[in-house]
Amino acid sequence: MPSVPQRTLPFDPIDEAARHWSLRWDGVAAMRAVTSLMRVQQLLIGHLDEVLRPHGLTFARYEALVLLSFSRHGALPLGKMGQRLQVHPTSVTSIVNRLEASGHLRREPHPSDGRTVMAALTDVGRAAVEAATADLVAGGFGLDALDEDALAQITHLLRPVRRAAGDFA
Amino acid sequence: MPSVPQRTLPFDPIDEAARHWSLRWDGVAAMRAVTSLMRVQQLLIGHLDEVLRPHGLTFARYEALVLLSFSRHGALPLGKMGQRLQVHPTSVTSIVNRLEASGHLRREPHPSDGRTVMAALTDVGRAAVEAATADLVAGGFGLDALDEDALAQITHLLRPVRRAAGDFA
DNA sequence: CTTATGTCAGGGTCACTGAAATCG
DNA sequence: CCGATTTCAGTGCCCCTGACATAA
Repeated sequence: MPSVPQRTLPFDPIDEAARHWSLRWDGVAAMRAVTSLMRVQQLLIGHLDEVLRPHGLTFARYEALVLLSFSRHGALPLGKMGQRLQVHPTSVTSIVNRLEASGHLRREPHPSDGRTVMAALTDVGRAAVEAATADLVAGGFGLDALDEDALAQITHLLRPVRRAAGDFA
Repeated sequence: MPSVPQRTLPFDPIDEAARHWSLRWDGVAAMRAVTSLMRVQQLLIGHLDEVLRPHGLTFARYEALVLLSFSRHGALPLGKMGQRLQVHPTSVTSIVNRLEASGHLRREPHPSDGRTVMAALTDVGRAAVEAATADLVAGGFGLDALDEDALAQITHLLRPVRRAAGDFA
């Protein structure tokens, strides 16, 4: 968890901000949603990284391993990984560097294209994905406070935002 | 926008991941919600920082200025800012350093407590908040794709997560 | 030659730890 | 002396830009 030395506030800070906001500006509903989304993401990343730390992973690295574990042979070109993970090419290099150093994957040459590099899961990497996922699932991904219906609603409500941004057709 | 050289996928990558996920693990609904939240936050921060860049602000710095503009005299102790913004004390120092360097605020001594430092909005800071907010509102905070009802639902659905994390009572 | 792929160097923001200085 | 507040030094993470080498 984020070790910010703050105590619980007696009121919802977003409600409080919205009260001030509405006195001067438009777009209160959007402001509340954005602030809520940013805060929850902050809470989630704190929870996820805490659960993943014992496995020697960050969330970004865990996502990369999961993606590889979903591929047919546990291996993908780095460029493909960047597209799927929506991550910058240089970030892929960095993430793969660290995962290679920790033994979770290996770089391998592409069988036909000499330009591309494949990232291939190792046995250590496969085991880490399984163990880390078990811990994440057990912790409800930090979203224990929500039931299945609420989770589905959130996913559904956010889909238009991702589509509008061009994530998918 | 995040300048990741990706093209639009013909399918929703989260649907695709969920399909693989459900074959091996539990917690699909939570995994979809978490992935959606992380991705939307990434899109939002990209949009917000892009809008704020011409004003010489990042989203974290903008939030600090807005908080000050909501206070009675446009000034607050740094510690109080950290609590309200849910930000680490050293991050407050860093953010205030940069906002002071850019002329958006001034450090001032606390009238009675010699330990605490006040951050006080300057006229430049006040003007920047107004201008930046106008731009953000005009852009719908990057959530144009959603109507008022959807925005309210998201805010409502995420509230239990923030409460469970101890943000407020 | 042009394009695609990946790497490297470097800068920027923010979070965090640990230590120190100042003041109540 | 103890506790609260802020700052500083250092580390880590991730994103980004730009330049470069290699190969299709």
